[in-house]
Amino acid sequence: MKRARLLVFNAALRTLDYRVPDGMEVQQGSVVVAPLGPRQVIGIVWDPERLPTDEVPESKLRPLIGVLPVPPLKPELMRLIEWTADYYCASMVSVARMVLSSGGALKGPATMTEYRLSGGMPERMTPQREAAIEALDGEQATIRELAGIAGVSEGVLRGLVNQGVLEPVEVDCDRPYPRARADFDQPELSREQREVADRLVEAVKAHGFAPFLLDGVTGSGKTETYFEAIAAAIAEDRQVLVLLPEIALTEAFLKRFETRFGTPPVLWHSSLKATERRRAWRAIASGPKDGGAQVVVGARSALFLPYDRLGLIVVDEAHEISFKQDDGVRYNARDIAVMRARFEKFPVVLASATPALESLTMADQGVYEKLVLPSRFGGAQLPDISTVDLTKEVPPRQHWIAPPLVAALKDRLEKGEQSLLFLNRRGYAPLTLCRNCGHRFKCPNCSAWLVEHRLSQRLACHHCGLETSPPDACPECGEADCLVACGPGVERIADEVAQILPEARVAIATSDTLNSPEKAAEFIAMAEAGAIDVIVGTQLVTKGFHFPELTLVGVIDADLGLEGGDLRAAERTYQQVAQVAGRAGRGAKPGEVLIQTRHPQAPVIAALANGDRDAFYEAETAARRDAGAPPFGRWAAIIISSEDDREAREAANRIGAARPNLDDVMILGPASAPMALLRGRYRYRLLINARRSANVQDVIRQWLGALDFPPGVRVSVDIDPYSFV
DNA sequence: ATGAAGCGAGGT
DNA sequence: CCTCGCTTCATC
Repeated sequence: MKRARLLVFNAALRTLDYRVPDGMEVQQGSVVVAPLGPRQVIGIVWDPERLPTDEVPESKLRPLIGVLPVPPLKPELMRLIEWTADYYCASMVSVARMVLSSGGALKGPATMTEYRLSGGMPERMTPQREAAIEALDGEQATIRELAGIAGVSEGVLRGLVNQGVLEPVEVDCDRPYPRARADFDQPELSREQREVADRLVEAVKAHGFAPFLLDGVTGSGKTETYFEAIAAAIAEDRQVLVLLPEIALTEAFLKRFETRFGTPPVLWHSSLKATERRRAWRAIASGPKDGGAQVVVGARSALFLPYDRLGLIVVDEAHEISFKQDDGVRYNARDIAVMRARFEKFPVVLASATPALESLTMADQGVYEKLVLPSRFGGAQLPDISTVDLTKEVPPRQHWIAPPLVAALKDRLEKGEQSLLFLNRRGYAPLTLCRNCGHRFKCPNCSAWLVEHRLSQRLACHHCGLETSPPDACPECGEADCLVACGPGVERIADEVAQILPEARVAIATSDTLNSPEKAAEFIAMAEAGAIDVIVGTQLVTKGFHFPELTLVGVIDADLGLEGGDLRAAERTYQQVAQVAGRAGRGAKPGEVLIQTRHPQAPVIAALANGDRDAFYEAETAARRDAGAPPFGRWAAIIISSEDDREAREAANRIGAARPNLDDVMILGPASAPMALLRGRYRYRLLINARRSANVQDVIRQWLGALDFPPGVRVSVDIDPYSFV
């Protein structure tokens, strides 16, 4: 009797054995349907050696119901699922779900009925029928489309279907993708770019694991360089995945891609509709030929898809923290990309102007091959960066733009050049209070203030999505018209610019204003056409955009990211400011950057102002070494949450009481998490700092494995955490 | 996860 | 003796 061990898609069960009925073909990686009690579940046939469980007698085995019409998962992808679950202390089921992330695709090809002329004639001819038969010669489409083509009603065509004049044809709903062409438009590359591109192309053709750190200053033309590697992979009939940190970025990227390869890539992100998702998933699984997916551009979730023949992964803006998933399986797509390349034996390129210290260290140790683009493309110069000391250059009351930045903005407007003001705060004001009683508007579900959005007339919580209308009177003291906005958001900065420069055309660029591909495209077109004088934006504008007329960048508050004691605060500030500074002077005209700060002497700010990247990385390396932080030590977090505060606290205390006592592992907490209340759940946290000698994952697994918790309590483990909320 | 079975408390 | 709500158990 043939047995199959399944990884079943049920969080509590994980592993069950089944009988393979006679005549059913299964192999490791097959996606199957199995009976589970009165219901059915999806499962993946797994190697029993790698998925041990208690032996079950044959008499208890039930037969599998069927095999789903998708290619079996490849062994390399199954190893990646195992590795990811193991490394991030997650269940294999939750990782496998990310692989089979299109329910529709698992059912196989979805078909629809199209019609075409059969050659027959109707028994009774009418003028409409005659016109339709005339117009539809050689056409094949749905009834609705044919009605449009022929200019007759659908009823006329239904009549022709009944008469057998139109015959039905079943077609696959998922149309093939147009071919990308490796040689569609070959660009002029600089000598530096050519050298790097040649090395990448060589690695793609070698079909072996090869991790690269592509370290190029902003505006150095990293994209064109790795496009050559993509072209090589296309020519070799291998698939390529390009990971981008933000969907908002893809608009500009897609344009460049289409110019280079003659067709847009296949897109993958969380807001695809079910049909788009199914089409992309099937195209990815069916391989690079015959209308399958050649190049996929996606968000981090694209990393787990079952590519048929992946030959290259590019992680663009690889330092971006949005590659770290902060719920469910808390993985870092940048690191898993490298693991996938290792398992499947192909090159992976981490591209960034401001690499994460971890990546830079790997390159310095020779684990990653470092490719450097030291100068800007086309002779453009890096911008001139200076600081504005806010303790000396004080903006007027209720204003946030200091006099030197005001003067610079005026200067650019007179010259007809563009400016960009960066503030990483959406909305109008981060805090609203009552001038009469001091009441502060707080989210009922989260430990956070409600942020006023004046454009949409809302008070919004940026953590749980709660939105309310601003009340006319204070809910606490009843005083009318008493609300005061405290502090600036981008909307308020835009107001301030409008006040200082009434004739300037100001645009706000945030996830609120550029929330669809169309709006992003419109914004880019306007900025490129010179229809915008001042852009006020959040981190959304720190990367990817290339506006040749943009010559001034103002950072409203460089100190913002340094508050709060986050372990990566300095690095994030450096990256954000360096990236946004990189938007200036990308064309023929030189750029200038003004950084407003209250701490011009702080090491990060000084390094930015001096353009001394090495000094920053050296200081950061020393700080991390002292703190035992990555890459010199490991951090992990255990987050305990429940809708009931007491229940969460008790669970956290029980975990704390059961803490292991080890020489190379330090455990802090439990303590209230910085976001003590998030989406209606009370949260407690333990932080774990381990030396590299310790196996943190094993320690945590043993520690938590011995405990169990009430149903409402969630305990989640975050390995290498980025967010410290 | 999710339903079935087991079990004590309280009601008819 | 039945019903309700809750805990425990099994699912290959």
